Amino acid sequence: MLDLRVIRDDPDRVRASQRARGETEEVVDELLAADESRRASLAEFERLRAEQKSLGKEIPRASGDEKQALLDRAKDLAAAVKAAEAAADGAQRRLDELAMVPSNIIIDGVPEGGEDDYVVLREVGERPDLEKVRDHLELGESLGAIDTERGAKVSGSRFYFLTGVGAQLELGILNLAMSKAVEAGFTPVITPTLVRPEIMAGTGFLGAHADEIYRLERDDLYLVGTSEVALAGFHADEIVDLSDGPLRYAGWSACYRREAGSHGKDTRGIIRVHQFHKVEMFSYCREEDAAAEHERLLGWEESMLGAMELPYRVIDVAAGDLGSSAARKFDCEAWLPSQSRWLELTSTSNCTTFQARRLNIRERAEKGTRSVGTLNGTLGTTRWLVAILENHQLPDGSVAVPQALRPYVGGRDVLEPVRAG
RNA sequence: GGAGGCGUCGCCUAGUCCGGUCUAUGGCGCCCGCCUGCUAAGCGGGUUGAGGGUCAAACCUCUCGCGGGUUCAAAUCCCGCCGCCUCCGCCA
Repeated sequence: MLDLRVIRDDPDRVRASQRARGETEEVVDELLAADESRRASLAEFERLRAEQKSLGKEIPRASGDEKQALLDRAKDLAAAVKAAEAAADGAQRRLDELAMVPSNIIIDGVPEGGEDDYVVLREVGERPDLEKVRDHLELGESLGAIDTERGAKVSGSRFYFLTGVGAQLELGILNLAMSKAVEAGFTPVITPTLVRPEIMAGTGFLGAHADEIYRLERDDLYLVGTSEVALAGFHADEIVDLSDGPLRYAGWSACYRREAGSHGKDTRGIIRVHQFHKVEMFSYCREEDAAAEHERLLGWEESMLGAMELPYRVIDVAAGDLGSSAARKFDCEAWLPSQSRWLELTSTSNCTTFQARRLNIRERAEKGTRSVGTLNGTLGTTRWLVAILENHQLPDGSVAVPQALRPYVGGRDVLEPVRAG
């Protein structure tokens, strides 16, 4: 949700942002009109209500015919107040509905266009030079690490078991991510993965992404696709204190995604699955600090990718490919040798005050309160296994373990196939 | 699943039975000022949030968990919901 004052004071900025995203511009004028009519109907209601209240005070003091006359007038007035209130409520609701339509205003410098219009900021590390490339599933199966056949038997397609070193590596990635986060001052959090509709809506996931989300109809709860949802809801309806700097949380959770629109895409292995684990960074900070905080989150992501010894590139995601909440988004993509392409491993979004406004998260300001900025970024997921296995594979089908992960696999520096590959 | 209790402006709390004087009491904490070698104590004032309005103010409206209802009038009466607590049952 955008700040109405921005829409009133600088509608052209909102129009330009909508245009860059390839989204509707007309909503700006509809919003301005709805705001106008809300204020008019509200003023009318408040005028009548004030009159009703002062009349109400005279009644207990009056008596006889005079009192009866006052009662008659008050009764008429009560009906008028009720009608005016209904009109004002209706206008408010119309405005609230419209206010949910525009996406966050993009930050200057975000590339225009769609999915393919990203800008590559940098490429880090060496892509491996492999004669024979095995993909992550082939490697994972031979190491006894990944079992998608039994995953499908038990739960269906896009489910999997991680076994043996697979389970250990996943725990290693996540634990390492958590340790790094705590070291950097984040508060570690294990979050709920079922959330109420208001929280899901507040984070902006019920709009264009609604099909992606599992819903438990009987209980009116949603399964989260990322702990960002729970961490954003953590301080909902609160006034937080940012005087000692940003509030930083590292969430650990299972993540659930329906992958409704991706039939036939990445069906092999564990690249695109219905359930995985993730460590997510989440920051609450002052609006003016958000851009710098975004760079810091990106820095922590890159440090984690470095620890995994992975070749990756950083892209500045184009406006049309941002989620509705994000004003800017950087993705880190690791090299995927089996497909000779880049694979998204992390994504960090600066949501400025967009989420906080919906979730009613504020801080004290010189005068009153104001919405805070929220940001999120990935520090490790199950998917990282894919890049780790493929980039560190050796000619004989074994896999070298990055230094930082060795403690999690019993100190081993190489993982050997458990049966003929 | 069943029974009961509770939810008031940061925290605690008065008010709810019996509707109007609630423009919500008092304490703690916090902020400003006074007093005072310093500190403490004492004294005075301020201290929920949102919206409207205004150059700014004044001022107005809403806000007693949330949403409805009754009434000229609701913290107070009625209904529904949510949350927390206690007990019982069931299950891990």
